[in-house]
Amino acid sequence: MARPSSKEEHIKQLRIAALENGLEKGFQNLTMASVAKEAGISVGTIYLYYKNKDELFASLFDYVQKACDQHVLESLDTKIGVKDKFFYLCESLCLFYLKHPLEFTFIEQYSNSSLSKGLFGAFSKDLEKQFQLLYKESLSEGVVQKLPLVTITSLVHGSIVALVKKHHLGHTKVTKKMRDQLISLMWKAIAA
Amino acid sequence: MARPSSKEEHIKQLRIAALENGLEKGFQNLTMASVAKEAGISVGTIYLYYKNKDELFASLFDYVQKACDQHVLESLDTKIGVKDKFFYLCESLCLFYLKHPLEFTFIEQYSNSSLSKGLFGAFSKDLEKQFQLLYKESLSEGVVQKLPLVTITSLVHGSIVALVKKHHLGHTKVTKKMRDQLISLMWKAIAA
DNA sequence: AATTAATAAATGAACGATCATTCATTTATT
DNA sequence: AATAAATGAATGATCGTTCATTTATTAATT
Repeated sequence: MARPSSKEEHIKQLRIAALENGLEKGFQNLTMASVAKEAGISVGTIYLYYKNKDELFASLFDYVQKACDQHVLESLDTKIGVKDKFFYLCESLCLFYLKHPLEFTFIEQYSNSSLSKGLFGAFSKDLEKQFQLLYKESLSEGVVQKLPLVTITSLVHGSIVALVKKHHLGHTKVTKKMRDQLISLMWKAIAA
Repeated sequence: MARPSSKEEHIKQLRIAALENGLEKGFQNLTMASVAKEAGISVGTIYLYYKNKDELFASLFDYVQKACDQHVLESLDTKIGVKDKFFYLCESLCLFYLKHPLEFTFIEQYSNSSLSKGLFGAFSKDLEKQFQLLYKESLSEGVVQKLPLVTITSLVHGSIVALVKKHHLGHTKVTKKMRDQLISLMWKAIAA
């Protein structure tokens, strides 16, 4: 592994700058100049790596989503039972959203903006797939009800996002107990 | 009731123009000029009614939220049982969101933007109050679990919003059956 | 090593487009 | 004629993007 090139360092700084400044100002209101300044590089340099502003943010979204997927999926034990897997996936996603306010806020703002043309509904592609597999597995074991997958994913992801949002807005403090309660509620809801 | 003044007509046209054009372009990208043109009035006229662009959108948000509250609460029968009331409130909110894509999308984009500084978490103040009352009533009857209110509202509002979003993005078609299923799941989740 | 040439990387002032806001002027109403 | 309502061109500020110039790096030569 070679020493990080200047380019990689720049891109890393750009990501940090965009996420940090975006949280205060709103991501739509970020200017190329301010992101560059905060990242410690010049405006022109951004255009060596990205064709334009939209591409910069699209790339950031990709990166953040992959980071989330990795966090949730990398330590997923595929051998545990379906209920445990459900609890693990929900808790892990919750924790990522809670521990990464910048990333969470960016994901929410970006996916609700007109930049992402509906590509991103709730879960990322990878997480959606995991929940789909888990649901099929659970169904074959007869431990969950037969339901449209979209209903389940709306219930699970929607609830988690809503709760985390309230946490980051300072409306409540989401504790381990609250997460456990919510996840238990959701499992109880879909259980056979 | 006097014949609608020119001002009232203008404001009505402004609301329609902003909602309709905002759906395609994204509300952040609307220009005063384009909204004025679409509303059939001149830019300058907007400034007779609103101090600036932010105020125009803040006012629109107020209006849309009130319209939603009114739709949900005006025909709420306060004498029915708690479970029926829960079903009615959820179904009614769902229907408003589904039948008013412009309003729903605006609410989501606005409340996720930096313009609304976290005032709006999930439900409007009025709806939040209704759910709070309903929860207390249900609790005293012993038909629901003792839980933090914030967990319940996250579950309910978050799930509904997520499902409706998928509907408007064309990812699924939300039928009466699906709404009933979702609401049943949520009731099952919180039931004692 | 030292010097120079050649190439690549980074810069940021300048350009042009966009857009919120204003206000002198026009149009409608009393 | 006097007053109020509505207009939209003009203004000034902002910002994405470019590209001529500068700075850093590498290679070549002595």
